[in-house]
Amino acid sequence: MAQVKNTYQFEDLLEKHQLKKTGARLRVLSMMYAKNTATSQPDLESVMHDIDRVTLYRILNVFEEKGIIHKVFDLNGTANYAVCSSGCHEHHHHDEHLHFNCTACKGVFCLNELSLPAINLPEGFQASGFTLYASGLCPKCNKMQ
Amino acid sequence: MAQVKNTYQFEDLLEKHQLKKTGARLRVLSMMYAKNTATSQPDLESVMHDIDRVTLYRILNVFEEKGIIHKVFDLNGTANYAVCSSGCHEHHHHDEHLHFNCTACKGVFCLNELSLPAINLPEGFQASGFTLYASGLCPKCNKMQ
DNA sequence: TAGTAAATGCAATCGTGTTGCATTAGTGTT
DNA sequence: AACACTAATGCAACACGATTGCATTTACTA
Repeated sequence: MAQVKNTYQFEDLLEKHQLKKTGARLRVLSMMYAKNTATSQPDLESVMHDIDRVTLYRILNVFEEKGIIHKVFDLNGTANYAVCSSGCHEHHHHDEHLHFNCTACKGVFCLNELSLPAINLPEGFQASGFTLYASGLCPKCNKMQ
Repeated sequence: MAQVKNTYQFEDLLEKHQLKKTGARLRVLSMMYAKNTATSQPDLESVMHDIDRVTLYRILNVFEEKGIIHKVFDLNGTANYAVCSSGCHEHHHHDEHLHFNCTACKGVFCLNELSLPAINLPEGFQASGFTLYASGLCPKCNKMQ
């Protein structure tokens, strides 16, 4: 679900993470918080023509490092980013929820409300993180069928 | 677990899917069936220098279409391919098992023996497939720690 | 064994990700 | 308010996997 925030809250968020409050970062934040799907770098580029690709790339990277957003790959293997739930901290993500890839609109949905069931790994494997991907039709595309 | 097959069985496999029995395809099959980890295109290239990159790319694609192998992305978003379990058919994969990404050796393991617990999606979402990714240390790298 | 369609090799292109470096813009201080 | 300092940005360039078009070769079939 999209989380509505205003500019002041985004500035606070940047300050909290010791990041300078630049226009590019505020715009990226407001776009990502306004959507309920994950955003790829091409998505950002197509909207923010005036911001350099590399800048967007670095903004996404630093946001991920700081635990503001998390990375998730779509069906094509391209990185998508979504705002983290409150449980995320620097270098310690809690993105162990379900990522839904819509095969029609290509949207990537983070279904935070679902938690993963416990998984027992075979002997020897030691897991540090889990991600569950589902692919299919999102509610909107499902209706259009 | 690696599935041991001989050349005749690979030829049968190709014939079953109406694919011509070429040297390149047989070599790719024998390499993939011999391993218990998924194989990326770079992996294949580094071993089979005499086969063109594009040929390998097309072989992997046609194998995936026919349901012989399935695609899985590693932590970097690069495609890896692993032989399908017997339940796979053309355009209808049953790769709903656990994919384990080793953060040390970068190996991608398909743990077929684990089946996923049932997942209840929110209203409106209609899933056609699930994939569970885990990242951490594989048995070999775990021992080396 | 000759003909045909499929498979391959080569050249080239695209898109995402990545680094280095010069320039610009935030931020804290006087 | 001007300054200094560091972080952030823009630009150029590159790395590399993925992808297409086309000419050539190879595998199958009649």
